[in-house]
Parts: sequence; C-alpha cells; structure tokens
Amino acid sequence: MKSDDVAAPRHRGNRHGRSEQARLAVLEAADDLLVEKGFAGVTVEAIAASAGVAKQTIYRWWSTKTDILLDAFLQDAAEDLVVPDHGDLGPDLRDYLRRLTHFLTRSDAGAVLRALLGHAQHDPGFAAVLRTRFLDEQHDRDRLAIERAVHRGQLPADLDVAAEVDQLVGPIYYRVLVTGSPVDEQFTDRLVGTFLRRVDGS
Amino acid sequence: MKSDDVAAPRHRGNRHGRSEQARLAVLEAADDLLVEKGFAGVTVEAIAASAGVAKQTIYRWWSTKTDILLDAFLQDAAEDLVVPDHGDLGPDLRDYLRRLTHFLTRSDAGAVLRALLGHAQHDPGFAAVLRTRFLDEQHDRDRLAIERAVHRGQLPADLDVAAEVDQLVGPIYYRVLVTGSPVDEQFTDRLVGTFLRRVDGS
Amino acid sequence: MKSDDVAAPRHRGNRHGRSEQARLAVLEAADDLLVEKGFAGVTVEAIAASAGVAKQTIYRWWSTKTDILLDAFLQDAAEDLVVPDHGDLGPDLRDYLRRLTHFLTRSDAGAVLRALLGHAQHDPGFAAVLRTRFLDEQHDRDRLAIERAVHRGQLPADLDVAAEVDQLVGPIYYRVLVTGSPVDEQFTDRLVGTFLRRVDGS
Amino acid sequence: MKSDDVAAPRHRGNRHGRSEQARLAVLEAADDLLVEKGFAGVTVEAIAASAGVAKQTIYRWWSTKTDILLDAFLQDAAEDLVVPDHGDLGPDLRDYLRRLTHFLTRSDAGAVLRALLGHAQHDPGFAAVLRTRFLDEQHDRDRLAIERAVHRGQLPADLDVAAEVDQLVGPIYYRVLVTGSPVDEQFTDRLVGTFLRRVDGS
DNA sequence: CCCTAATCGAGACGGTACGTCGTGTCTTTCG
DNA sequence: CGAAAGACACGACGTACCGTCTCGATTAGGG
Repeated sequence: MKSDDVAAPRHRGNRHGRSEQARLAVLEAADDLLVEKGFAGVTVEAIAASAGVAKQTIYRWWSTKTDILLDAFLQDAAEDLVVPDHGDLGPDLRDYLRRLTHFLTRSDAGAVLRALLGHAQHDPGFAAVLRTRFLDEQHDRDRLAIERAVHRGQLPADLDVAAEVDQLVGPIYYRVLVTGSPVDEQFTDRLVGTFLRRVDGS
Repeated sequence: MKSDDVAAPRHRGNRHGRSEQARLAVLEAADDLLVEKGFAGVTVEAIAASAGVAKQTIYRWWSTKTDILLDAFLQDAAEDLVVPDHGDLGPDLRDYLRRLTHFLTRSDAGAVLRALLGHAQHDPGFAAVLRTRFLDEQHDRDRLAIERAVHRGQLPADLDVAAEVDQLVGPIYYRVLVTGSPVDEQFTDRLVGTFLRRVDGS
Repeated sequence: MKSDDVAAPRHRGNRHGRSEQARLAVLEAADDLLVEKGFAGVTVEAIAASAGVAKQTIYRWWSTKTDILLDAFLQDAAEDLVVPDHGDLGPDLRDYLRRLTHFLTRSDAGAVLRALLGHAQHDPGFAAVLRTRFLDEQHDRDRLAIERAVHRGQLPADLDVAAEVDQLVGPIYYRVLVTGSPVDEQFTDRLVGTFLRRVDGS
Repeated sequence: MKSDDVAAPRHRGNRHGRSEQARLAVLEAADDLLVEKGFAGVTVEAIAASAGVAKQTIYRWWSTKTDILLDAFLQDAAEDLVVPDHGDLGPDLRDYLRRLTHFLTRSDAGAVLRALLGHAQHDPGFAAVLRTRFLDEQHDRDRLAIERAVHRGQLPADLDVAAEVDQLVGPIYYRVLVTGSPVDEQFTDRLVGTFLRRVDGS
C-alpha cells in the first residue's frame, strides 16, 4: 500500500542533498522545450542551457533525456486525471473519458506522454520503466469508476474489468496515437453507451 | 574472349535510372538493423555500411531514415494483411483480428510499424506521411469485412463503420502500443463478440 | 617537357586526399593560439573554432594537440636554422650559436619548441616522437660546422663530436629552459672561445 | 606506494591551525601519483582521493597542482644535493656532478623536478615561482665548490663563476631535458676536466 | 564509336550533440 | 573553525552521426 510521501527527500543517502532549484529548473526546461520545439528539440545540452544548469548536474541525476521528461511528466500529470465520483457509473465514465481525451490531446502533459509513448516503441527498457512509473497507476485510475460500480452492486462481481477498460480507453488511444482522427464527445459517449448496454445485457 | 568473373560485377551506376540492387540492399539493411539492433541502431551510416552502398546514394533517394524504413515496411507488409472472405461476418472478423494481432506483435514488419508509429509521435510531418502512405489504406482494409456485410444486407446501411472499426481494432493497438499486455485470441474474439451483439441489437 | 607543371592539387576533402586548406588553417591556428594565449590556450576546440574547421577533421589527422603543434613547428622551423658556411670554424660557430639563441628565445617557432620540450617532460612517448621528428635532425645540424672543420683537417678526426656539441649548445638550452637568464652574444662567443681553445690545445 | 593504512583515527579538524596529517598525505599522494601515473595522472581529484582528503582542504592551502608538486619536491629534494667538500676542487666537482646527474635521472625527486621544469615552459608565472623557491638556491649550490676554491686561492677571484657553472651543468640538463641521451661518469668527468684545464690555463 | 550525363563507391568536410572528466567554488555536517 | 563529503557551473575532451560535397570509375544513349 502506498501512502502519500510528505515531500521529496532532501537528502539522497549522501551527507548532503541535491539542489531542488536545479531539479525543478531542469524539469521545467525539458517540458518547455518539448512543447515549443518538439521531441527533437529536447537535447541535454538545450535543457542545461535553458535551465542554467551544468550538463554534469543533469547526468548526475538522470541517465537519458526521456528519464527527465518522465520525471517532468509525473510531476505535472498526477492531478490532471482525477477520477470523478458522481455516485453513478454512466456520468462517471462519460466525464472521465472526456477528461482523458482532453488530457491526451490538449494538455502539455499529454504531449509529453505522447512523446514518451513514442519513445517507448523504440526502447523496450524505457517502455518497462514507463509502465512501472506511470501506466500501471494510470490503469488503476482507468478501472476505478467501474470498480466502484461493482462495489455498489451496480455491476456483476465477476466482470473482466481489465478487458472492459481496454475496450473503453483503447479506441481513444488508438485515434490519438495512430489515426490522428479527432476524438469528440460523441465518440467517447458512444463508447460509454456501448459499454453500458454490454454490461447491462449480460 | 570473355573473362569469367566469379562474383557478379557490382552495378556501378548508369545513365538512366537507379540501381535496383542498391535500392533493395538499402531496404533490407534498414529492416535487418531495426530487428537486430533496434531503432537506435538504424543510422544512415550503418545502413550504408551494411548495404555496401555510399551514403550519398541513400540521400539521393530518401530524405530520412524513417523514409527508408517506411519504404522497407511497405514492401513487406502488403501481403501480410489480406482480409479473409468466408462469406460470413463473424469468421471474417475473428480471422482478421487474429491476423492483425499476429502481424503487430510477432512479425518483423510489425516491429517496423511499431517503430514508425513511435517516430510519428515525435514528428507530425512524418505522421502525416505515414497516414497517407499506409494507415489510410490499412483503415480501408480494417473496414472491408464490415462493409462487405453491409453490402450483403447483413448489417444496416447507416452503420457508422469508422466508429465501429475503431472499437474493434483500437483495443488491440492500445495493448500493443501502450500497456504491452498480451493480446490473445480470447481477447480478439471477445471484441468481435461484443461487436456482433452490439450491431445485432441495434 | 616543361618543368612548369602546376603541381598544386587543390583538394577540398574527397576520396583522393585531405583538404590542404584545412590542414594549413589548423596548423596556423595552433601556432597563433600558442603565441597569443600560451600553451593552456591551445585546445582542440579553440583550434577548430579559430581555423573554421570541424573538430572531427582535426581528430581525423592528428591525435593530440601536441601532435598539431609539432607539425606546425616543423613546417616553419626548417629554414630558421640554416648552418652558415664561411669556410672557417670560428665564425661558423659564433654565427650559428647566435642564430640558435635567437631562434630559441625570440622567434615564434622557438616558443613552440619550448612548449613542446615542456610537454616532452610530461610524456615520454611524445619525447620519443619529438626526437625522431625534429631533435635528431637538429642534432645533425648542430654538428655540421664542426664536422666540416674535421673534414678540412682543421680538427682532429678522432674528436668526440657529440660530446663537444653538447658542451656548446647545452649551456644555451640550460639558460633558456631552466634558469631563464639571458643569453647574450658575449655568452655564446665565450662558449665558442672555450671550445676552440680546448680543441686547439689537445 | 601507499603505506599500509592502519585504521588510525583520522584527524577531523580542530580549532587551531591546519592538519599536518592532511598536509603530508597530500604531498605524498602527489608525489606517488606523478611517479606512478605520470604528470597527467596528477589531478587534484586524484590527489584528494588518494590522500583521503577533501578537495577543499587542498584548495585551502595550495592554488594549483604544480604548487603541490613543488612543495612535495622541496620537502624531499634538499638533502639529495649536498655539496661535497674534499678540500680539493677536482674531486668536489666530479663528485657533485655525478650526484646531480643521479638526482636528475634516477631519483623520484628528479622526476618531479623534470615535470616541474616541463610545466614551467608552459607557464611563465610558475617558472618564476620555481626559480624563487628552488632554482636560485640550487644555483648557489652549483657554485659552491667553485667559490670555495676561489676562497682558497685555488682559482682567480675575478672568475665569472655564473658562466663557468652554466658550462658545467648546462650540458647535463641539456641531455636530460632535451636529447634524452645517457649521462655517464665519463661525460661528467670530461666536463670537469675541460673546466679545470680552462681555468688553469687562464 | 566516341561523347556525355546520370549514378555509383568512397570518404573528407562543417556541424551538433553526446556522455565523461577535471577544475575551482560552494554548502552542509561533524568534532 | 578546519576538515570530509560532495553538489555545483564551467569548459574541454574525444566520439558518433548528420547531411553535403567532391572525386574517379562505370555505363547507357545520343551525336
């Protein structure tokens, strides 16, 4: 069970701690560079220059630029994807999928995530890290509304939640990452409608 | 009197047209490098060296390494995704989704496509090219089984085929590109089952 | 046949050889940097920048900055140390030692040589290279006046020329490299006087 | 080589004055590094690590690594170059030049001195310091035997001692620093012989 | 039947960014 | 307050690829 850590630890096992100021400057610089210049514009040298930090300071704490972007992403992304709780499955899902879509397509953090997912296709090691540090947790969030409904008895207890969730969010990611076709509310609401009819009928 | 060369003399350029030999060597080298060393191992210099070709010959015909990979991919990929035609929607879809999954997760061409989709996240221009040169056509293939069923009167004519297709293949791409969780036949068959119940009911 | 063949191949860097233009720019830049900013100012990056050349072009042809300086030195140094030939030992030696002193203490090439000799104290491998590529030849020049006198019968044939030469030039190098005290004509003439009395007496 | 470290309680600072233990550890580490890894191996970081001392402790007391080496050198070198006093000029000089040669070519301290002389060629400021802190004193030692002879009336009082000394030791330094040719007793004795004949005759 | 033009191999070039090393300064913690 | 620990900004290192640029050889077609 994970409990919320109070604050980032000031000391890292050493006698002294790293510079929080440098850490934040790096993360913000990486974020900004990605949004402004795209993935190719995110170079360690550009981050260092733009953060007013020495390259060695970056390499002391991160091993690759995607490592930096991941940290930057995690710092911002947490609060953007709060799962709503109206006490009713339909509104919860409709709301959540709209938020997810907005996050993926409109927010800066979403742009970072798309870049990271892109890089994960090129680097299996990073893919694993990305899953451990974000996607697993995100998957839990994706399930939350449905699991609450199961808890309330609104849905059968033996529902294969994982598969259902993938049918809900999969098409959204597919349009965002693959086809590039727009994801409007009609589309997400339709996904929810299909799902509700599917689980009601069964 | 002709001298018998043991090895066939290498094509060394001619006035009209490019060397097919060089073209194929480049495509194959790019493909091999991706499969063996990953995306980072695909460099123009490595392709040139491994294909026994001059860098300039590459730059004469392609502008980027992803351009090469896309060409290589298109050369192989076409036949791997033939849409089956059993005359019945259910078997057609089940068969096709299995093939698609196998293509995405098991084949070398699928590995190349995943790399290209990854790169498309970093380069909107390339994303557009990828859509024009492959994904649009692929989308048509994805629709084919359903459209044939519409033609046969098995499905209503006003069906929103695009949205339906995305609900069918979206979850597969999502698992492949995002979660990395396995896509087995149970999962694809379930997608088809859900779809058939959905369209029968409506 | 005319001897007026234009034998100045203007290579710009191609399959048939390196760029003479780049080579000269590098040597001159290294030389200038040494004279203007001292040995610490001679960095590969500064040479590259000041020569308008890529670092890799430098590393393609030289392995260390002292390698460059040695090349630069050899290019200039040759003509500065011509051995005079008045047909008489005394004037020859007096003249030569004055020239040597001027070379070591006043010329840019001398400054480079002092730097190279300094580096040779830190790097035995380079010391060996320096000997092979310059000092051996220089030693021959140092002996030349005396050997001519031996040839003329002015000096005994069994003279230990090497030891005599070291007694002539050694004190000059010593003052230049170690004590830093000035080397005037009185000092060099005295060395010659001592030598002549020594070999006449014996 | 580092002596076997007994786990003695390390000095950790006190209110009055610097740590003699740290000072000696630094000097010894610098010396050892020079002898074992050459001049390039002498870095402040390596000295600090190998002496078990913080970098700041080094910078508190020395300004450059050559400063450290000079201190280390002065600590050892003094006793190696005692001027003999047999009461006779010839034996004194012969003995002294042999000792000087041995010091320059065979001893660890000589290796340090050669490195320092090398560095002096790259850094005029350091050259001045080296003269002030060692070479002037050494020059006095070089003169001592001769001056004693002048005192005894063995040599004329108006002898230009400085010039004579340079003719004696110059060739030795020249061979050591420049040509790298061996300096044997025959060579040093010959220098003395030449000198004695020269001053006797005059 | 040479002449010409396109293409080939080879590889040097000016660059950008990489990841590492050493410098000298600074801050924190301990005794 | 000196010393150990070590993070920091800075600058240079030497390497890997990038995309461009000759060069000489090769080989059709057209003159």
